[in-house]
Amino acid sequence: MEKRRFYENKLRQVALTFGFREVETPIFEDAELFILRSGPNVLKELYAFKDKGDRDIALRPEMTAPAIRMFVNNMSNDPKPIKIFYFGQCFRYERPQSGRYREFFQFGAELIGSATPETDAEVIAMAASMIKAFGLKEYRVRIGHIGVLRQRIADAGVPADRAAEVLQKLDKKLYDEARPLMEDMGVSSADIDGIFDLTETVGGPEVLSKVPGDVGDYLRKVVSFLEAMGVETPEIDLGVVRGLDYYTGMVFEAEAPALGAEKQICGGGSYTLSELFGGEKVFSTGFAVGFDRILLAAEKEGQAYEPRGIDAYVLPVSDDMRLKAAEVVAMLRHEGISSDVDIMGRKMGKALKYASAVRARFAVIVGSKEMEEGAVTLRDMSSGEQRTVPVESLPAEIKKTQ
RNA sequence: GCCGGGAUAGGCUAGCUUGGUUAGACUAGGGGACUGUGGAUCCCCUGACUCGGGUUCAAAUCUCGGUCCCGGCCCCA
Repeated sequence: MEKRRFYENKLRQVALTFGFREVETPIFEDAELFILRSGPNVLKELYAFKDKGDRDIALRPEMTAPAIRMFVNNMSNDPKPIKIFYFGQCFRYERPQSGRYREFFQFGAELIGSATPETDAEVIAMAASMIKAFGLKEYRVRIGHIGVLRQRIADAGVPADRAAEVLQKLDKKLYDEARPLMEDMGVSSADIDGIFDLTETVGGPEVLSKVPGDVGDYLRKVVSFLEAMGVETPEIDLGVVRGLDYYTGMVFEAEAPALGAEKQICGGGSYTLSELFGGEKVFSTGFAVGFDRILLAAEKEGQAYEPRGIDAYVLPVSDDMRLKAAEVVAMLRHEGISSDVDIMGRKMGKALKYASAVRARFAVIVGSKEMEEGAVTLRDMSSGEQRTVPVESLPAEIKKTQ
């Protein structure tokens, strides 16, 4: 937990420096919230059940929908843009495997009420900063645009209700399967080639010249803003499809190859959802980090987390010093120094051993000899050096070395 | 939804093939050797066969079923 908190706070810190504010939504909601815009596969993996009031409820499988629901209910009149982030557990009834758990943690953010290239750049920049804050070395970020792909497919004659099937094949680059599928729908082979060309538009910013319409310009602007903010330019990959649900424009994802099959550590894009939950249509961009996965990736790269112990362990030399020791530890705590005291009646040797085991930085030895002059012995546990320190200057001495 | 592997003290494990001592070791934790100084050593103590049924004189061991865990596929908002 200490380790998780350590990293969690790093992410939180990044979000705060980007001007986002933290929100928390319920762990379960009306199942409908998650069903509204999802296919049969999503439904199968929903932890849904009836409560005692016969309501259909579900544990949240992700937090974008709850965040937007919260926006519609409570924040729709707040000044735009609205920048919120969240961290919490989500649940999906899937087959667990490495990097995939039925209960997992997501750290995510939504930038609501804006639809400019700056908006998308802001969100991508924050995601990149978070990956950096984690200290991850091996990863790649790719951005694409699902709007242009959706448009191209519709123009080619794929019926709206069958677009999802085609997109799924394209996402996996299963061209052998995508071609007959589209042929069945009456798409010309020239159009099919065109679609494949589009999803194969991969590379540096220069490939954006091949992107039709305004989308090329738009993504170029996004990239320019990222450059201005000093963010390493992501790969362009128009084949990034990001699931099949509510994304409408720019989409992006980050993956850590070391993780194998479940390598995606971050994903997001721009979308509109609020109109589904009774609000007006509002453009947003958001993303979520798979907290467990990125943690796993950092571990695989050999990052070690060193737990931090307490600052001081107070131990009485003899039983007649126990009340004095209690006074000293209370004083240290009052000064905000994390400290502990022997409460098991241990002899000094064992108490010192305990202090070492709990990683105390200092041992404060309370003995009658020093106490005659109102002093204690301060022992540096890592070096073994020790000296006599007046009780009143003890807090300052300990704080000095923090 | 499909497939594979597994479960023995708090942790890591031996034993299981071929049923038969008090289920062993290491580690951890508590105490002592050690009455004002830790990480060492020695001694003592604490602590376990995933659950249920079956076979058997006898089951950690064989068998059937459940649960849970790990991993692969599928899917992945």
